[in-house]
Amino acid sequence: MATGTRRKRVAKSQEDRREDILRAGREVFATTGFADATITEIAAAAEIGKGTFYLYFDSKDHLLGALWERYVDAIVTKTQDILDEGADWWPTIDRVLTALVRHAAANGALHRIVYGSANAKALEICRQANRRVVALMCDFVVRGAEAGAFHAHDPAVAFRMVYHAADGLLDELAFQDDDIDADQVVRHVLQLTHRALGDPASTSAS
Amino acid sequence: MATGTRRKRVAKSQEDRREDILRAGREVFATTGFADATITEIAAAAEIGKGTFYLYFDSKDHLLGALWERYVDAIVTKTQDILDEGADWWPTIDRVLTALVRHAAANGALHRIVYGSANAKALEICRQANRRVVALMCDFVVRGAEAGAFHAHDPAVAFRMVYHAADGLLDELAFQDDDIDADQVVRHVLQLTHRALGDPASTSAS
DNA sequence: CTATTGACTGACCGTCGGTCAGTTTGGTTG
DNA sequence: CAACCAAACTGACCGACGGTCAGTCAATAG
Repeated sequence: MATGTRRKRVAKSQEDRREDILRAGREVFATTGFADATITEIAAAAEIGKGTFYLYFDSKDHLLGALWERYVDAIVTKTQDILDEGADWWPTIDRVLTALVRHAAANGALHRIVYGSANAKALEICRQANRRVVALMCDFVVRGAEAGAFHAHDPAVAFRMVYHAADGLLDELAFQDDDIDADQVVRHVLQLTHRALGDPASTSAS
Repeated sequence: MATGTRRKRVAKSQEDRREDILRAGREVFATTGFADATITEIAAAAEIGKGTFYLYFDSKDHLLGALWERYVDAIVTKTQDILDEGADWWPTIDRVLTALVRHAAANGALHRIVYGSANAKALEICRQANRRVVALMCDFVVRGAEAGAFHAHDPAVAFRMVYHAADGLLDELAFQDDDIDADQVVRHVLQLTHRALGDPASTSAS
């Protein structure tokens, strides 16, 4: 092609390099812990020089942010898929929350890194990503409330509280057991959700 | 007195020094932010040498932990007082949660420091302190469930989820507004709690 | 071949947390 | 009173790390 045909001459493409670093980050964070991991160690694991690391990520925080971004991307996609199925209000929210909890439980290691050893800047980057899922669901819940399916003072706030509740519970468990009993958490979260959003059929205990 | 009569000779007593450092910590964390605050800066604000800081606290993390400990101490005392009043189950839990939310809202600055800029080690120290309140209340809720006042699959889990929900909501707000409308948060939290713990009188919305 | 590009490198710099040998303080003792 | 002593205090120092940048080198164009 014309003049600007370069880029792909190096042993690895930029995409591959980035992948290498992301993989190295996951490995090093998991073994050394986020706080104790050094850029030098991550670069070594990715088999690159320290300087190269900074060509792909601004800092260790941003590397963790990128890892989390992928995790959230998967959730957002899954959530959007379920919403698009267009099932009834309650089955839909049940399916979404079940998927969210399962996905979180299946990624306990990443959760432990983010919530257990990340610093403030990294956490903020991760929280930013979380808001995408929450926004998606809040919108859904508000529409459900307008349609008369959900009942709460403020449905969006109610859902956000449920989300925090699930998040907190998963957090707790991520530090107790290596394997979280996702189904049990799902049961707790769904019960809370049904009550929080005023499902008439959920008032009895069991 | 006998041989071992010493201690109180210095310009400041150990207690006063500790107070100085705690006050300096609050100030510096609030202005510089936790992450960017340096020991040297905190020591200067407390008008002591850097070495002296380490005689009173193991690290910046532990200093924040000590600040948070005081905050939690106040909550635990208040909670225990309310429990000791021996009112009925629902009024008691309402009062405790109202006090918790109000106390948190009144300490937005500290919350912002802990949840917004603390690192993992500091957060863990703070979380450890939180567990004291949660344990107190979980015990109460379990007894309430046995007495037939509360209804949920697992009352302790239900309360912990409510606690996480309140915590998360307060977190969100602490970063939006400087002044949180505590009463509004109380309303949301109490509605969620009543529904989560199966208050028959709470199923209607609004 | 030479020229050019840009991905890559690692020695280097500034900063900070934490240490410790030495100094100061002030109560105690004779 | 002075001599003494132990605890409180200090800040120069050390090691480690994050981040930079001048220089290297492989791949391509002409």
